[in-house]
Amino acid sequence: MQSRSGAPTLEAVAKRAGVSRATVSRVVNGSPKVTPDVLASVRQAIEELGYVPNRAARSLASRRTQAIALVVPEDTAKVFDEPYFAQIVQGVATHLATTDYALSLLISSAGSTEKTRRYLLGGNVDGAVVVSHHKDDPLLEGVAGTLPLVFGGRPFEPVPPHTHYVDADNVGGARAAVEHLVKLGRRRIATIAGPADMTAGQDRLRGWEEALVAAGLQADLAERGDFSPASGAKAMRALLATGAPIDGVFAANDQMALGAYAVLAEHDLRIPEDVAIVGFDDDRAASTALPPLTSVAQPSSEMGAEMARLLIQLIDGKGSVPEATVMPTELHVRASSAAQLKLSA
Amino acid sequence: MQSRSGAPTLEAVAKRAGVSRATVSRVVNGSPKVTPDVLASVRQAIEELGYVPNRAARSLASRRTQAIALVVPEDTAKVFDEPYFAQIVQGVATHLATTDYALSLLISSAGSTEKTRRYLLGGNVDGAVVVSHHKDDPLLEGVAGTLPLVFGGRPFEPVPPHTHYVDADNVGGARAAVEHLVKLGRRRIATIAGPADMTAGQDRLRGWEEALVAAGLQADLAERGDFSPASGAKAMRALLATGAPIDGVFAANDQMALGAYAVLAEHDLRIPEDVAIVGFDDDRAASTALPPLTSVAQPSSEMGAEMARLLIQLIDGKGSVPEATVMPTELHVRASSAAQLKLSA
DNA sequence: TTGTATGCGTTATCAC
DNA sequence: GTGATAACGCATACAA
Repeated sequence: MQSRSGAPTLEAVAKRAGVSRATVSRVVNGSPKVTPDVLASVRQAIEELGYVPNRAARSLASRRTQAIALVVPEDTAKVFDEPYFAQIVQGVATHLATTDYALSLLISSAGSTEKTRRYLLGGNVDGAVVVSHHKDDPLLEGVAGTLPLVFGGRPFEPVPPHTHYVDADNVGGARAAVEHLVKLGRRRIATIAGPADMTAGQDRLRGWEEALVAAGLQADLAERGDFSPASGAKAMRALLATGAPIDGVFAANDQMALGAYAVLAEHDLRIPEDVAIVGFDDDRAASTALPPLTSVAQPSSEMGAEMARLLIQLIDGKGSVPEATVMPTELHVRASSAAQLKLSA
Repeated sequence: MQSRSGAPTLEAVAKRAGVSRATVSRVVNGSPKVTPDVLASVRQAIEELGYVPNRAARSLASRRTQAIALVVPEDTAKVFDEPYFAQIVQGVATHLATTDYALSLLISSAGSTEKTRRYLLGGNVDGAVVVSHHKDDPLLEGVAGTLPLVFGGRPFEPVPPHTHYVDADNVGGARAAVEHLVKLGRRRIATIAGPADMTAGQDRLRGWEEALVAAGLQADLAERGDFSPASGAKAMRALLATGAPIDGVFAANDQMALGAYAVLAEHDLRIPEDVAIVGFDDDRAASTALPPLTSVAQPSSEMGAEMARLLIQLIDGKGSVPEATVMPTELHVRASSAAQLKLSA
């Protein structure tokens, strides 16, 4: 009885309630122009029959799909390893659960961009949230401008007009992290930066620099990594190899910070006594590390929810939607950063 | 031109190719009964127009949605923190990308189970992959038996007939972990077990027990956690409080193992010299821990892919589908486990 | 406010 | 092999 073949239709409800299909449709779609008693009887019929509107039919007739796509690139090993992405997905999905939009998850591998484009352009969704698109990504050619889009993370310059995105305050977060180290008395603060081809990497590097300049300190100790633990270790090694008396490190993410942990241990440098460290993302790994890692937390799942919310606003065309939404970060102080011991050297 | 309103239809293709809609439909659906030249001209017309079939219309007419749902419970904070779930999602999505099924991600919160059921029963999808369903979950009442389903993880007993699921070899993995500790010379091997209401927790505990019994060792040192680091720490504390001379620990997941790290440090117990530890899942955190954590890896994303594959087989009704699919685990040995130093005591 | 009629883009059932 | 034509289940002008 519940099977697809036997599912009750709008017509069945209409018959049972003694009204026309149009009226039932109005009730289902919450039209205000329905007499209370009619509304009641229709609702009852719906209830009794366990009627559920057929999405395909509705979509076909209304030319709206009531679905949005979430597009993530397939560097998925990388992608889903980052709790950040998983949380974005979670935020989007959870928000959508409160609406009647369905979520279609698209993994776009390098080879399937054409397929993804067709999907997006084929009228399968009313809009899309695009997470971590690459520089010069061909994926969105033709899509932007045709389909409402919201990006996760600031896109690369030049940002096309009317590009909507949600991002964390990477610059501010990085600045706060470094200011924290400065207040602790650290003076030679290095950074393990993120990749140059990701705006998050660029912005966190900038925050580090701004804070040092503002404090009248030198901003010359920087090495780039690719957000992986191994790259963090490599960068730390390079920094130590310069021979500079480093007493503080700001890593652009926690994974690289943890990679640095191992290298510092090899060099018999204690955390935080000799070198204080601050990471970014507030990974789960940050709190279980020894010592627990101070980190800049970004509200990933809230960001996902916000992207979904904005996209729906865009789709509904109600009011104006801000093009840039920057969410605040929060410094979580743990044992990896502490005031410097005044042991002199 | 590419916008939803102006998308080329089947009819447009038919007109341009000088054939009927029916023929175009046959071409699109790969029917064998189409003359080569007709086929060619239709294909060309499709190409030239950039035609993409409308999913809703197709679904309405064919009574198939070409979409499957991925249902995850909303303990999402917990859920998406576990890389395991993120990887399952990734595996399912990636496999689906190679088919022409779309993926609909459903987060089922406690309050929305009814909504989720309606979605599943409303003919929106052809089947569903259900991850981490709870014991006595009301979600699936009526769904099972109506819609093809594949579970992630062994469901609780009694397993209803014809329940398909994919799981890791939790018992075998745990056994391997403990056998490894035994080979290392450890004799008092405790376990930090998972929750009793999750089959993974049950199975890993059983593996621990089996291995100890097989080795002629006592299996009496067990404490349960809930897979969180804090619970792991608590369990470790409780184990140490027994006063037993523990020299090995098998934790049912890496997070709890890392929680135990901190407690062992507090007690001045060295890893692996005094206590060797093995975890489960092979989290990213396992390799960056100090010392790196030996862990049992399960092929999470492959499991996701397998679930999708089985589900599609089930939907297509081709051949018989195995009800239980158990994927092998692999022990990744790292520094947290090593041969016991023969320093005597 | 409610009902009638038509169309949404495909698939599927027929004849041809 | 190919082409009409009737569903598919719902939304929506339009009429009442």
